[in-house]
Amino acid sequence: MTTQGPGLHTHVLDTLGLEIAAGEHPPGQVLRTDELAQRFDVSRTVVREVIRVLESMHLVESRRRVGVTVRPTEAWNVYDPQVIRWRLAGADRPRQLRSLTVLRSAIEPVAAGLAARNATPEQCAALTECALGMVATSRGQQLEGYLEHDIAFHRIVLNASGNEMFARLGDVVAEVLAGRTHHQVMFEDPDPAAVTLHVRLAEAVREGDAAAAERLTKEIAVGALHELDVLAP
Amino acid sequence: MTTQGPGLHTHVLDTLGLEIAAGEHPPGQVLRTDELAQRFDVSRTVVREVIRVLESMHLVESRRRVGVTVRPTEAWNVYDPQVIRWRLAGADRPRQLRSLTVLRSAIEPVAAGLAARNATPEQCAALTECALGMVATSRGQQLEGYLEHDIAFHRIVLNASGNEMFARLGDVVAEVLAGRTHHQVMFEDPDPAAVTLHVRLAEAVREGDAAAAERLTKEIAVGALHELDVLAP
DNA sequence: GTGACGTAAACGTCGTACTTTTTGTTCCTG
DNA sequence: CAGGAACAAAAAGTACGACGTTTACGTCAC
Repeated sequence: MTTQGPGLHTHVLDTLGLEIAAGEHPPGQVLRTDELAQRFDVSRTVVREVIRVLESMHLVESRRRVGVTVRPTEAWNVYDPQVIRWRLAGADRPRQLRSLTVLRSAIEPVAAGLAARNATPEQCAALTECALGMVATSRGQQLEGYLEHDIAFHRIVLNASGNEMFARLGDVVAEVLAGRTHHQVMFEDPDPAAVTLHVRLAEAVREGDAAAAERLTKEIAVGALHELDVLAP
Repeated sequence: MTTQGPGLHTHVLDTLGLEIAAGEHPPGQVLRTDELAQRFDVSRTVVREVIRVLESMHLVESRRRVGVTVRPTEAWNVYDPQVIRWRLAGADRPRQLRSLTVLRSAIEPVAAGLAARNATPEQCAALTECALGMVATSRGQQLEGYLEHDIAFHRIVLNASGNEMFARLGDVVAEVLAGRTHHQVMFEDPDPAAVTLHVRLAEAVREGDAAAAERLTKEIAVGALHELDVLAP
């Protein structure tokens, strides 16, 4: 999935971001704005704006007289959904998917516990609806429909936690779920156990049982990690 | 703390980012590039590059014929250290500090557990050294020195976890610690209990006791949260 | 070998002109 | 009066060319 719409800026940004994330430009390599302008057949104006954005993501660093230097991975803003998307499209998707899933396994249980305490009736209803949707699409190669409900489900939990930082992780989780569904790591049908866990999690949140919500989410997370172990070496 | 060095771009970006984060431009307000160029007495080029960066952080949205619209808080890239810094400087610092501390309380215990398993001897040594530094600066209004060791300590733990996403949270933690030290929320001397917990955590990591490391970090986190409750209404 | 100096390469900034999209208005028609 | 089609203007998007500024690097004298 590339970002969106036309526009020279978007195109150049997406191409360069993808290339850097894929390691086609190793750290330390220098890019010259003039060359880039020539390569993409756009004005230096456009290239400079792209570089500035890449710089704000710490993917590159621009210095006078030297050029635009690609920065090492440790410097990247790996929480930027755009960067995540670029990396998930690239070579080390497995590693990346694992890191992100471990992150989820740390965050989501806590978020679910908070959600059990704070969720509004509307959120509970929406959660149950999503769980039902997951059940309905859990058999018969309806992966796309399942994914949609799965994403919505986790987004609601994170939002219902009432913590802004958790809520904003919804995009990251969405990228992870979409990434593992679209690329490799997925059986033909989702794990039935996972579906059940989601249903029970929705119940736990509705009943305000924080401990159960936390425990169930942990189980979902370890399941996802285990699935990664099996499907991605 | 403003970002760094000179440069028109940096100045305009920092000023605008600060203003938006502070709520001086409520969501929906439109800014015109020409006006901004005039206000800051810079060329439209510079303003456009700034806008592009702000846009990549989802702080604003630029549309033709309408202008640059400020986006609602829910859209912001709140994991961007730059955005965090801007927000911590602004009005709702308490709310922000609480969100971030809850985030830490979810992440750091898990990271510490992993660190206990994965830390290299060098990392263990550095950790102990930091803990000693915290002890040494824990009395007599040496808050700055204490802060420095505290930041280094948590950064090492996050790095030693071996998970990239955790490691990259070091900057966020650094911002939080610096924010609470510099602005309001700190006693004259650090909580002695917290210092002890850090020392014991360093030991637990060195001994590879993951469970203890996780538990101790949790205690540190609840302590920090409690401190927030006491000092920030 | 060392240090001062100069030069050129790359980014940084500017101004202007032109294009493109989008909105709002006007005006015509049914 | 309603509806819609053509039109005009506003603002961002793009391009180009010029000049300023910093700084790596080579040169030359000592």
